[in-house]
Amino acid sequence: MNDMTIGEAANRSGVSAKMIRHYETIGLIATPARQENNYRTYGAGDIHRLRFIRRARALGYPVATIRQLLTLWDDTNRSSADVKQLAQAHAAAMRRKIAELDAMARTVEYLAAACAGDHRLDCPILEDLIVNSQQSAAVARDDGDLAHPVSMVNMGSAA
Amino acid sequence: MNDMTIGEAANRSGVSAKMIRHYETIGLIATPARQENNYRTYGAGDIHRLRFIRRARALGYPVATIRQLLTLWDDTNRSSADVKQLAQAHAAAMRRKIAELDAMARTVEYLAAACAGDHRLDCPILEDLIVNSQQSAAVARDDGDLAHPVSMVNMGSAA
DNA sequence: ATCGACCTTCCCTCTATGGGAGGGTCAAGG
DNA sequence: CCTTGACCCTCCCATAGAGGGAAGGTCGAT
Repeated sequence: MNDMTIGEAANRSGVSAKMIRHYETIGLIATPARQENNYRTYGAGDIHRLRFIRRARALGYPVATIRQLLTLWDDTNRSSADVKQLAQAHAAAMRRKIAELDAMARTVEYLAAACAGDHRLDCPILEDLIVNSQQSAAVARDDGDLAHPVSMVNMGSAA
Repeated sequence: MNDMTIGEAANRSGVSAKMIRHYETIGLIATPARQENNYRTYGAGDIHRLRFIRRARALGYPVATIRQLLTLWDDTNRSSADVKQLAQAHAAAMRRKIAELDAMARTVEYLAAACAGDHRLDCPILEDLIVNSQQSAAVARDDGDLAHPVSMVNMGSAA
């Protein structure tokens, strides 16, 4: 049953070989058996688990939470309340981040709308950055609780 | 006029001393003059610039964009159209991220609502993770354009 | 024999921020 | 004069999640 190489496992699970190795080193998945040539071998069960992880990542679950979900998945004595709790906490965290982003987006959009966007150099956007530079951000602080060290949002790109 | 130490500059600008040094190494701010004891010295102009940066970060601008904004700020031949363009691109990027997060949050909320949350182990959330593990994410792919290598969302925390 | 497609490990990069070690500087107070 | 404490300095490390790429082993087919 343990017959797939990491490449096949990647294809079937949708998780890249690189990430499969990574999940192994951080202990999300078990250390796989090796062939004589030292190649990792995976079976149907591993693919299942990898797909579970991929789906959970696609739903935005951080790896730390996925670890808990996998534990619950394996636990035949689990109660659905635990799973639900994780889901609700995750949804709430996403809602918080959305509110934060939305507040920033609204401010930027407001400023952009107020900017003529012509050849002149007067610009309300730069004015704001200069003048309002004493206030804190819109919703830049994440409200304690389960908050992480990083409070400001990191946009992937913008220009 | 150049009389402040980095600590004072941090207090007055709201940017931590650590980050002031960091912005210096990545070239966001100029290399400051030093005292005889090798301490950095800052003046009113530096504080102004640091506040500008802080405000821009609070609005979610990535550092790369702030670099451009600072260039425009310094440029007395700038046209407001350039600044507006940066703002609109940034707002659009945030809106894209919000849509992505919202799609994920709605899915997770839907699943959580469908989960009894009691002592039993049946759970639609885990079912989804297992069953739907072949589909890609809700809106997990960011649509080309200005997209970065990272397509999935990284939540700061969730549980 | 050799080519190409795999696999292995190890290290580096990205974003933005902070922690902490190990050591220098300086003013106040004993 | 010396200590204490509050600064400052420069490095290195860590975070989260993914990927790039080098240097080398393995294997099947030509």
